[in-house]
Amino acid sequence: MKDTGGGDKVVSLKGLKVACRACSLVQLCLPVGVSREDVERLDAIIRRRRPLRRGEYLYRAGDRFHAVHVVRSGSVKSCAPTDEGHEQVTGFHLPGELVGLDAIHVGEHRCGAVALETTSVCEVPFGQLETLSAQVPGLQQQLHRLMSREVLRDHEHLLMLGKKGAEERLATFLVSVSNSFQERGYSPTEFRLSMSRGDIGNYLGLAVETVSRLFTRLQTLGCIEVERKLIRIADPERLRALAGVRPCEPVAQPRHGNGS
Amino acid sequence: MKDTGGGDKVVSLKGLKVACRACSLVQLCLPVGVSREDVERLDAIIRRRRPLRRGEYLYRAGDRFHAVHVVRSGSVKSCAPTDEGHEQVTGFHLPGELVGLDAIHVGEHRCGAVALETTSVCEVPFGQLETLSAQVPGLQQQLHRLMSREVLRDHEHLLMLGKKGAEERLATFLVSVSNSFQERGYSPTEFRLSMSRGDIGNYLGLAVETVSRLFTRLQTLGCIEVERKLIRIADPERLRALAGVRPCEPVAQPRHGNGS
DNA sequence: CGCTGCTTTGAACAACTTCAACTTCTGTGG
DNA sequence: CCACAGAAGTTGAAGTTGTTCAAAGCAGCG
Repeated sequence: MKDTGGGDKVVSLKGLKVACRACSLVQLCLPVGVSREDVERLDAIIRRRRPLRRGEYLYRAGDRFHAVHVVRSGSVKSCAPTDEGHEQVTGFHLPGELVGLDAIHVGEHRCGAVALETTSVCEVPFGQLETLSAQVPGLQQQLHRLMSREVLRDHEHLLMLGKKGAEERLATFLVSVSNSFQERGYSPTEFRLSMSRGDIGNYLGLAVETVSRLFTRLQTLGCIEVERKLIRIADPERLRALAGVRPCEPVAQPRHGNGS
Repeated sequence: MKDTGGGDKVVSLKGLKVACRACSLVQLCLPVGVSREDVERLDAIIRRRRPLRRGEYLYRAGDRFHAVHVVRSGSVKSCAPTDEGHEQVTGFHLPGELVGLDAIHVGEHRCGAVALETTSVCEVPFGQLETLSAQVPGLQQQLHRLMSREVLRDHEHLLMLGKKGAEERLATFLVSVSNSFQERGYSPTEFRLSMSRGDIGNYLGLAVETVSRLFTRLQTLGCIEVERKLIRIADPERLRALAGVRPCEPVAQPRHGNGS
């Protein structure tokens, strides 16, 4: 029914109207393990929103929860507000990731989500997603895997804040970003950080100044090359070592197949 | 000795064989919002395990994941191992709580779970739970809510480790424990902590010595009375204030944060 | 061109950790 | 029942690590 192949009648909408099956993220997103026909059904409930510009909120803490969002392009941070007006950045989200999963419990967002750059997202009404996932076992499983992954990540983050020193934290962060880019088919050794030093510091539980100093220190050590937001990882092994990861095991493997 | 009803033949199993409908935790656990008949179906897939003694593992990091567990009585901690052999306590779990949700993603436990005292749990084979929850909307929703709550809690924990000072952390911890006990119908002002100071310190990202000093300081301040593992909260308001919570709102209330 | 906001750098300071010694509790076996 | 050993908890003093404060350097933008 949909025409993704030839006729570009409405050029301006093409960017928004990519069907799930035509989306480059099918491998990371909800459709994993879902049959072609069922992806169409999923497709039918998804709403594509207009792209957000840097700094715009996807939703704010306190907003009623009605849908989960998937980052399609760009990137997003989520922040949990403190009572005192501070914020904790709880995560950065790259294309293919679900955001807003913490809101299901109370039916209201407890974290805000902000675009770090021009970003487009898919909106998936959660009630409909639940209904559909009850009918499509593969979708149900993938939804559960993604929710579980969120928990898993938070635990890794917790471990970082609870047990690691400053240098170890930044190194871990960079390794993890590098892995994320690799998963998405980009260079794992050269990338642009969309978030500010402030965001990184907040995420890592460090002062901005500390983050800045660490960047220069890692550069001095020859692990990385920094130019503003551009990062080149010069010595991945070394960086991994600083991150406190044993040489053999990558930091966070998303796949379940393994050979140990 | 409770008598659950009619003809139970094997007395020694009676303690283990409390049906969901007769369980005091129905209000907190999976059956929330599930009809009487459907609870029976849930009941049918649940396996009650023999009680664990203090220090016994429910499962270990690396174990294959096949079921989620619900704490029925006692308490459990989960710990994420570091590569260096350290551990981060990621949570304490009281009756009615699901443990093992982080394992769904990779099909393998990444955290271990240890009984903090004599503890009994229900084992819910996850495959069957998924199948059933596809047929019982209420169950599906509750499962999602519980998974989401896990995320939410981790975010609060993250905020604590990222933004709060030592005193604030311990105060927050105590307030949260107090709330948990209250939810379960116990006294919110007088309770026994089943975990060691070491566990608390680990959980809060603090050294044992710091935790110990803080307990004495809070006692000196008149907020609490400490006697070994027994805690009496003498001044709940004060404690809440130290935890960094505004007087009017209990520890986890919706708030409209403002962007910065 | 001169804002404004982000980043970097230096120096003093504070918070928490580490080390070390000591006390109290718990459980075990004589 | 008591004694003893090991674990857990407490307390003090010294030591680190990262924070805070202050100021200067840079990029983007109207």
